[in-house]
Amino acid sequence: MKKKKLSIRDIASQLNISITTVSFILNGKAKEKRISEDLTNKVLNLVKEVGYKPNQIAQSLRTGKTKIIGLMVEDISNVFFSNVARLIEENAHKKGYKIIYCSTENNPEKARELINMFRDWNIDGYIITPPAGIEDEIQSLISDNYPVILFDRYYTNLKTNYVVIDNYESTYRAITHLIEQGYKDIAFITLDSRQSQMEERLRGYKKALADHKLKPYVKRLAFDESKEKNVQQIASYLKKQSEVDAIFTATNYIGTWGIEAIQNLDTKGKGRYGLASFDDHDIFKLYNPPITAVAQPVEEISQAVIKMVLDQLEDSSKAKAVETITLPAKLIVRGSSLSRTDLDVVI
Amino acid sequence: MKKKKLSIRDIASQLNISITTVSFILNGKAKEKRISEDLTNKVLNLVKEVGYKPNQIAQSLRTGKTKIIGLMVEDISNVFFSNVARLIEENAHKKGYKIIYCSTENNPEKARELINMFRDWNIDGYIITPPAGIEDEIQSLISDNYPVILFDRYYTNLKTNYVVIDNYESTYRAITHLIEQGYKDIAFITLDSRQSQMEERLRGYKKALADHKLKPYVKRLAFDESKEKNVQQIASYLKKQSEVDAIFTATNYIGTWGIEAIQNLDTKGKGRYGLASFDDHDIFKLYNPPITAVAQPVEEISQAVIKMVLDQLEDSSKAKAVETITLPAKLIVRGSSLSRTDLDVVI
DNA sequence: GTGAAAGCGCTAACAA
DNA sequence: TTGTTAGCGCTTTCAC
Repeated sequence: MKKKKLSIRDIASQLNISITTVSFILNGKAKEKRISEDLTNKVLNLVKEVGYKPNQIAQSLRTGKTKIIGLMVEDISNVFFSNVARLIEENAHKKGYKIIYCSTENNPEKARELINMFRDWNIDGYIITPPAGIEDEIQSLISDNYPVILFDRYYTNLKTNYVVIDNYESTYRAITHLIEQGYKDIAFITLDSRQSQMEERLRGYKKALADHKLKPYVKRLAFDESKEKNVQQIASYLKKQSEVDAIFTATNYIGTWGIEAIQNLDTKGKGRYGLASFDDHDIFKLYNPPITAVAQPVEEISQAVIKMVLDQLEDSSKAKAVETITLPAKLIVRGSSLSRTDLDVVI
Repeated sequence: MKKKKLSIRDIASQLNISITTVSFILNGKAKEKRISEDLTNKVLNLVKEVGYKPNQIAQSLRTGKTKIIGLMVEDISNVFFSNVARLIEENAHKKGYKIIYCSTENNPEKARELINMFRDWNIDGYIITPPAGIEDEIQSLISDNYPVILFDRYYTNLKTNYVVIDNYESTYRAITHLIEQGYKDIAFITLDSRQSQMEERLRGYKKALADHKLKPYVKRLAFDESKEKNVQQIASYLKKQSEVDAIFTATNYIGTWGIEAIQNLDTKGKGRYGLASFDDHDIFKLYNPPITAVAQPVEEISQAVIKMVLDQLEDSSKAKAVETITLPAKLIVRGSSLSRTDLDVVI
């Protein structure tokens, strides 16, 4: 038999007082409403004793607030995003907010649906890594005065709060590192995407090459293709551009595709590729040789994001000011990017 | 300015009809209530035109249903769980249910909190990979007539619906495979956990060894330890048990720890270890040599789980019957488990 | 200091 | 065939 859920009325009637009083006490307004300490304690005790919990749905209906923040990431199974999600959740929880998270899979249609679902549920705030093409929905959320924080990327043509990392600068440094290690023909493998973070990484790559008068090799992968197809695309690109001696991949999963592509390649007599990738990944540490990566400051990103939302949630005057944060990323040099001669010694 | 949200009243008044009529039409009861097709269409059109969406919160408060299913997995960033989550979500979505998911991190305290939060939100059903120690909470959900489906593991002392794989049989086969490849001293690295799936895997291991009169080497890792500590534990275990020639790890992440441990080891003159793991992982395919794994039938598991919940949700008479499903897993043989002599040829 | 009552937006029994 | 109305459980204004 389903336990009949207790309501505020049960508490009130059990103590022969009105539900108003109970409500005031429960909402910490006992002092303000000058309710006797005696009664306050009696109520609090009974509530604890019988395990009464206010019905959140009713509370939401009444107040219009849900104490829920929606977190939409590109892909929750990507370590970068799942780590950010975990940290954001931890912090939100401390402030009494719940996080409900979901993946857009970079699909604007799916993202739109999710935003709609969140709107239906009247969630209080939004944290989003937006796929291309949902500018209108984001703008509409902002126009409706919802706190919205973008992260990982943003729309250059939209005035929004966002937290990103310095994609340009950190890619520039990674590529420069490869050049310093003696690589001359460095391929940049990326997605065919105009998202800000990808554009910036590409820009950093091009600048580093230009500064050293080297020739760029850019391969853009269709981004709704299967993994297998992409691996094959990389392999055939490398086969065609046979002078390429190093590879930089623009995300961690492209990095894993790259590894797989290279494995399928016949590189006998050619030596192996210098390798580095944006975004760290478990695989990169374990691979032989371990792979150099630009690691994002997950902790700082999460912190910045959650602080922004909570600030806006707690003080709507801040909601008008647009705040943007750009954090530095860190280059973790591992064996894969060392010059070939060094490598032979190292391994 | 926040767009004032439309309510059912706005629709009704705009058409000069009562909100009841609108409600009936919106809930597909137009036919049943014999509302004229004309009016029905007028309402439907207006609703679409102005983009009216019923307030879910109010709907929930009234009906006591949320159309939300809670999915609590051990760790959403583990590929196995994130894949299951994605598939479950897809299927639920087709039936008009939303999934809200979260990770227990195998922490009973966190799991309890999450269950409480879900209860507060009155979600309709529960899908859970339970950590040890929340039997009472699960039982209480069931007593309160909520649909509850466990998966990946279950409590042997609790009569619950669950979907698991045949951990015993599939581990038995994997170990037998290692034996057939000529390995004689096979270590089994697992967590110090009494969860059903771990116990079964261990049992399969022991039986396979017993059938071949081989000596077991079981290493149990403390499961709230840091990764670094565990890696080190494995390394020192292997150093001590120097006769071990093959390793089977009981989960995919233990597998990655194992790899790291071996890399830190000095195995000169010893040849390398035969390797296999429960659960597949991206790393396993890419590693050199690629690592043999017992792959769980993610698709089938998801399908079975979601079917169970929806069945119960849609027909509460089924809620009483306890259903359990055990699916077979698949052994994917890769280079790491081949006999050493074969290997030298293969690679 | 405390309580009565309105109302958040919706569903559905009952009336007409 | 359609409308009136009573709540779902809560917050909060206003009255006493």
